Amino acid sequence: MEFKQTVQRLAALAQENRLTVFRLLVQAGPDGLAAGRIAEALGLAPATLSFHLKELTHAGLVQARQEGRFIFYSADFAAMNDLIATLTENCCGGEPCLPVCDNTCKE
Amino acid sequence: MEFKQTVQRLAALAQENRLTVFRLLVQAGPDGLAAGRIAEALGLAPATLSFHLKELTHAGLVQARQEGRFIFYSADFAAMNDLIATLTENCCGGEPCLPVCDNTCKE
DNA sequence: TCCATATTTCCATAATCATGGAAACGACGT
DNA sequence: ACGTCGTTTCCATGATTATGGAAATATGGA
Repeated sequence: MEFKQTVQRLAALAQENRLTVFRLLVQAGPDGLAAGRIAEALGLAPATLSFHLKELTHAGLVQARQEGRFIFYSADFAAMNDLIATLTENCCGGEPCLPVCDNTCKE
Repeated sequence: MEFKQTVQRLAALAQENRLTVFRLLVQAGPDGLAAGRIAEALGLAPATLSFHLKELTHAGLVQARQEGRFIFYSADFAAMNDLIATLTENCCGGEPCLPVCDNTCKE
């Protein structure tokens, strides 16, 4: 993953409201959630949420699809995996990162 | 890992100069590097680097130790592993995150 | 003690970011 | 075509962040 994109994705997640949105979308699964539902869950003004969703989509971490009058946003799991893989490399200098794998890869 | 700390650590890494510093420190290994060497490597003004190092140490991602006249900074691998583990959980909803593990945990 | 070196703190400045009201846009039902 | 609902864009505002010059602090050597 490219350096600038890594920074952009980190920045997209490095904000309380956006990280909350992303977690919500991960929980929601591949179908995602309509913007309105997200705004409701976080108690944000429509304009504010729209700003954050743009930030996340711009970074490639979430995807938008129109469905009727609604716009559904969903987490891009592959993009998140790319990010985590990049961080793991940077963290471990290319070596396997045992503690992380012990926690997440068992069984 | 706590939510706010996660945001703080993401924010610490979500800046080109700081991510570069962190990667440099990961490369440098447990001994780390003196602040001056880092400034030299990045071509930053001392005050600017000091600001970024404070940001990283405050987030708990790097550690500082005095050695003679120098201050050596080193990556805190455990903290980075915590961060990655937290992101992996958020990314995969608690499920194992196969693509990441395939890339990083083999052999 | 005095000087040189390494690093930080203080401060001001410019740039970027977060927020939400109001207006615009787009899709649907009538 | 009209009204409504969901969402975005436009815009202004306040807050936070990044940058580096200059002064302060700390360490070690002469």
